[in-house]
Amino acid sequence: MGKREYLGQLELMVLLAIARPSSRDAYGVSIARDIARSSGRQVALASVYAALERLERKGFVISSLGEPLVARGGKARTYFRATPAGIKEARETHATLRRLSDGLSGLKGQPA
Amino acid sequence: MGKREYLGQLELMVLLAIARPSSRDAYGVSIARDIARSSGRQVALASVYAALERLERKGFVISSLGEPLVARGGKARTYFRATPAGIKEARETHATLRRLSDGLSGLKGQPA
DNA sequence: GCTTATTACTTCTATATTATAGAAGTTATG
DNA sequence: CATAACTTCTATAATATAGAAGTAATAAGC
Repeated sequence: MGKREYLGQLELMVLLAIARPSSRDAYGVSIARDIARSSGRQVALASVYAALERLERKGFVISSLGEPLVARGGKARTYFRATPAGIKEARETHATLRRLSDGLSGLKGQPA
Repeated sequence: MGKREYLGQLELMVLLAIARPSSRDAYGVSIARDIARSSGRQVALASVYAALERLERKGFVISSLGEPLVARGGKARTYFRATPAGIKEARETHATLRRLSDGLSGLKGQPA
């Protein structure tokens, strides 16, 4: 079995945010918003763009330029979609985490 | 709400491996084995020890020296347990990922 | 009709944090 | 000495951060 690395935490979140079926027309800012909403924490936009670049280099997402938008001075946005390999990767990581968290929900954590 | 960072990917896996109820007497090597088994990928021992240090610094795990072991020349192992804060953190990260992966399992990924 | 602002992103620079490989260290036996 | 079963160290690479800067068409102000 070849040597593969684990996706970084933010890379995984970005990939999930793109791969989920409820995600349409994902782009940098919308992805960051998605993650902030799901996690309750802020994420630096620069981090999201950096993660997107890495994910694309690895073949897990693919980008395409949209149409010019009046809303942003005729500039087009860059949209992202997950590739089949990306969805596979996300699912595998997810499965790994699920395996590692067996019974976690039954445990008592710190209150509040 | 203070500014909090996301746990690294390996930190999360290490924390989960320690926090899960089926984990008894977790220590560096056993944690690495656990992760390798759950993920199907190798993880560098040095990475696990580094992650453990960080998790302890952050108050998510706590270490204690076991008893001298004949099996390893009278040296004791260092065992780790998750703190309540650690369990809380693991649960939160887990919940975030679950929220981000809504419907992911229904998607088609790359075959094989 | 020209600046200057505004909008909604995207990119850049510099730095900090996390993860890696591979070698070295430890301590009582064999 | 060599071995066993970890643990630590060194050096480097990959990932993530903050905050500033860049971009292109309209909108505002004079």
